[in-house]
Amino acid sequence: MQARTNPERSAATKAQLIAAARALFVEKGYADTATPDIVAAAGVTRGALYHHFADKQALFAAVVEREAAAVADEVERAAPFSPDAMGMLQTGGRAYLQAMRVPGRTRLLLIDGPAALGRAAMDEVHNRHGSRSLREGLAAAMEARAIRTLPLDALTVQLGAMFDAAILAIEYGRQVEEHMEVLGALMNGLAAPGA
Amino acid sequence: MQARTNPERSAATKAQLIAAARALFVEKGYADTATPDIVAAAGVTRGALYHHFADKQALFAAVVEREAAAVADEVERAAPFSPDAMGMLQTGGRAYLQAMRVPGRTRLLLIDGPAALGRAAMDEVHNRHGSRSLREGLAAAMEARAIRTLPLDALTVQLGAMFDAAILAIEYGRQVEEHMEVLGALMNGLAAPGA
DNA sequence: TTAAAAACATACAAACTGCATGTACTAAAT
DNA sequence: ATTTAGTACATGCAGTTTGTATGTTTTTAA
Repeated sequence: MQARTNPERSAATKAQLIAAARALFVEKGYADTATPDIVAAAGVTRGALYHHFADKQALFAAVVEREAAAVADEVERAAPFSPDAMGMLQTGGRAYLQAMRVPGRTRLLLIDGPAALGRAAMDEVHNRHGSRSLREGLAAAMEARAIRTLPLDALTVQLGAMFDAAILAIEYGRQVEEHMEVLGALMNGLAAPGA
Repeated sequence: MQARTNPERSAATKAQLIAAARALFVEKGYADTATPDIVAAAGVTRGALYHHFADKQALFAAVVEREAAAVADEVERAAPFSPDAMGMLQTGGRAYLQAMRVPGRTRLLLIDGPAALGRAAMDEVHNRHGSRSLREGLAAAMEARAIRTLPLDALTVQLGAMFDAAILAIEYGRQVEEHMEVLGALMNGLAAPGA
């Protein structure tokens, strides 16, 4: 294994570190995962870790960033922009629920992320990836008068929180159907008054 | 300072530890708060801490427990049981928003709590204190046919999540009025179809 | 081919956690 | 009242962990 270019070397070890870290962060949580374990699983030394990342938190941020991007990508792929705003919202919502069922994502994005990186940093990540498509869908639905006009940012935040709560509850053993029914009922409450 | 009974001694130091710990956990977060700092602020030694609490996490759990109980108490005090189910829900919701504005409560109960103690443990705390009154209010409202009939647990969870999201957003600088408007609109969606 | 810079590896110092052991204070018994 | 036992605390220690500083190897540029 020789003659590798420097960007290749960096990308490879960073990828190995992120992959190994993701697995351990998911399994044991951020706080209970030690950097010696991460580098052992990645097959490198702590020197490599601290060469590529400022600290353990920065590595975790990279893991979270990747995960949020993957979720957003899956959602946008399943629910591309369409003139049928309401259908787009429904499809997107279902895709989000589906994407968050990938093991570890709730822990990374909803539990450990806010505590380790701070709520503000997580909001920034969400704005850059996740909630963007939700906000755009809601904006389109308002434009089309399919739902009532409400403050866009606030609505996005609270709807997203409902979805996240449903996801967590389901993951912790609650009935899927019940949460879907409630989700649908509350969404129906958004229907435009005159429609 | 002599002739103090043993239960008095224990209660006093435990109270000092919990108070000092709360302040530091709020200021620096659970992970970045060291037990030497806590005991220094409390005016005791680490020996006392580990005599009364199994570990740092158990002390944090005691802080969280106290805080959740205080929030539940304030809410139930402001919105006692009444035949006017809808009014009770509104008053209770406002009281909850108010109670959560006490500095540190969002960090303790919504951010660090789930990460440090686990989501399951936090749910248990909420069921024992916080969401109990919300669930009872919703049940009464359904009974009175003031809101549509929906799975109670799921509805409680998702409504609670909406409130928490609104609280956090407001704390991080968003407009209060916008979130209140959205909260009201979504709650209106719960109105009984035939009402 | 040599100088540099980048990518790693190793070694170290500081801090923190939990426990084990030791001391003081309270409670109970004689 | 004195001794005994138990509880409440204090001190000291061992094992980890984190971040950095320094050393080595590999790639890049001259």
